[in-house]
Amino acid sequence: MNINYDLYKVFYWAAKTGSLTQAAKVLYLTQPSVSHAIKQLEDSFGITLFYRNPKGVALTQEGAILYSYIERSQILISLAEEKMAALKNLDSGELRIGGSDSLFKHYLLPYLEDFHEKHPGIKLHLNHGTTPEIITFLKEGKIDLGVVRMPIVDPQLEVTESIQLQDCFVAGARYAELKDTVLSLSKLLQYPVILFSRNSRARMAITELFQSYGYPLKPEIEVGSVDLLIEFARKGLGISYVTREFVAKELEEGSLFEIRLEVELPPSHVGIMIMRNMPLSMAASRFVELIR
Amino acid sequence: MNINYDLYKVFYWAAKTGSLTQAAKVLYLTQPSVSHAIKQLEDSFGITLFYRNPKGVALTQEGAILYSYIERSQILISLAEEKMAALKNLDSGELRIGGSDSLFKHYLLPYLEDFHEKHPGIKLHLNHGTTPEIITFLKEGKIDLGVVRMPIVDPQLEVTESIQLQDCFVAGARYAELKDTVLSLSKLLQYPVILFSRNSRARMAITELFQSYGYPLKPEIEVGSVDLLIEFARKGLGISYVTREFVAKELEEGSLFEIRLEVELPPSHVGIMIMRNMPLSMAASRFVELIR
DNA sequence: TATGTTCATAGATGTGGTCTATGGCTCCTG
DNA sequence: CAGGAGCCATAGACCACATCTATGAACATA
Repeated sequence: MNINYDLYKVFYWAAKTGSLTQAAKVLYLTQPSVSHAIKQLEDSFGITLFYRNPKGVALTQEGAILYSYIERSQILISLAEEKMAALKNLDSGELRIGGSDSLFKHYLLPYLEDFHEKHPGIKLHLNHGTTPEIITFLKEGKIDLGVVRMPIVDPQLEVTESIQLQDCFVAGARYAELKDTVLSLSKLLQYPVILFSRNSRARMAITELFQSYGYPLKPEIEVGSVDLLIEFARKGLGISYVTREFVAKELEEGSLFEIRLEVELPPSHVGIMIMRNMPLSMAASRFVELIR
Repeated sequence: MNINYDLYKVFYWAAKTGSLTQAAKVLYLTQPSVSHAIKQLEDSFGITLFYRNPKGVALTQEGAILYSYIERSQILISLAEEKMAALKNLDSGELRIGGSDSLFKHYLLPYLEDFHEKHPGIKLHLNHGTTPEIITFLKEGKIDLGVVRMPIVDPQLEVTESIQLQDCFVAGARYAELKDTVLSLSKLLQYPVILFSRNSRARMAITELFQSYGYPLKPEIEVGSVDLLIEFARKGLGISYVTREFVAKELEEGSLFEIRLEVELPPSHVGIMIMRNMPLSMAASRFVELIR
């Protein structure tokens, strides 16, 4: 009485086509196989499902009742198989990424554009948050991958380094006199410094650097976004500590210039985080491939 | 890429229980079988469906999508199997019978009561009509069986004789003088005769009988139902030609008496008609068994 | 460190799904 | 009326593959 579910597939096509021979063709089987399969179904139910006519078969009362269930069931399976093919094909699915606003805007954006153009059926979900928040999202399965500043040390995570970024101090026209000089740290501190307000990796790193030379780094102004860091520096409100790559346009056009220091500032890397030993979704693995 | 549908059953239980081991228990399989089945599904889609944790398995994004389809599909199959069991068990289903009003009332009623009491889940459909109409219904599949007067000759039908019925002439108190006499046909014709109006087998048979003796049988009154035949006779409007078994009560209580004739009237049989070489529905075959 | 989970893997086994060949039964057609 | 072309059913043979046992690896718990 334990029925092989493939029998329902055979039943479905036999009922749908009204012919065992036709069903056999659809299923790439021989007619005796189909005949045998139907017989098996009938035997295991103890119910005759088809009238055998000289010109084919027709559902009995009970067969018609069975068909009303099996038809829907088979259609769902077909839809499921189509959906899986679409997911495999990246015609469907979703990609959930966690990261900071600035990395989305200045680092991921071109990749996202490219990906979206190639796979318009895949929904993009961008979640921004601090690095610890991103890690939590990842562990809770709320995102597929996280894009944050290195270093990350977490045994559950697999982090791969992506491009290197270089933070630096920049100023606008107001401090033009600094353009061709090389400043010491102490000299720099005589100018108003603008830093990112959140507990960002970059802010912590630069604070530590100054600390290690014996200087406390206290910003004149703290702002909540990279855009504001840039904007304030341009308006001459102080010297901003920003990622050089994120102000490439402003450096190019000359609305900002980089302040050279005696001390070399540490570079930082972008890290792509995924869960260790957890398979990536189709979309996510394709996207990670794209980034690397 | 042609997937064995039993794999979906395994997938369903693995997802539902969150454990390959549990799924194996539910399905009466071993854990390696389940493990292998899931692997097969994953391989044929080219998509990982489960995260393997030390404490079981969890659906991936894609696995969850598959599950949303497969769950409904499996539930439908379960419902189908339950339904088939109910049909087999005669807890569900329908029984469609064709026949004449009088046969339903006087012949089938006790069987129907009995059947309905034993199988209250089965819906009864009673279609009344003339014998040719009943035969048409049967051939069109609109009824499962027909109950009519014999003889029936039709190669497509399988007719089994049921009880024998005896038609006879009856009268009420108004004709009490006939109670202890034996009438000849010609004598009978001096009284007003009440016949069934429709082209019934019984009417045709008796007309032919009179014909064969050279008497034309022309009824004084024609009525459309057996009940009226009885009622008119009781009220003394004439002598009714009815089935003896259908007026058993009236004969017993003395409101009608049978008129004895010199000529013996032909008996008639009730026939149960079903389609030849066509399987009966569960309900119908049980009911036919009951009648025989 | 020992024990009990989990799932994965390897290799053996035998059921049962599928095949070919054939027959019986209608219906249609020359 | 014979012959052909459709149906579906049956019989018997075969081999793929679903399932099993045995074992391993990873992790959690006590």
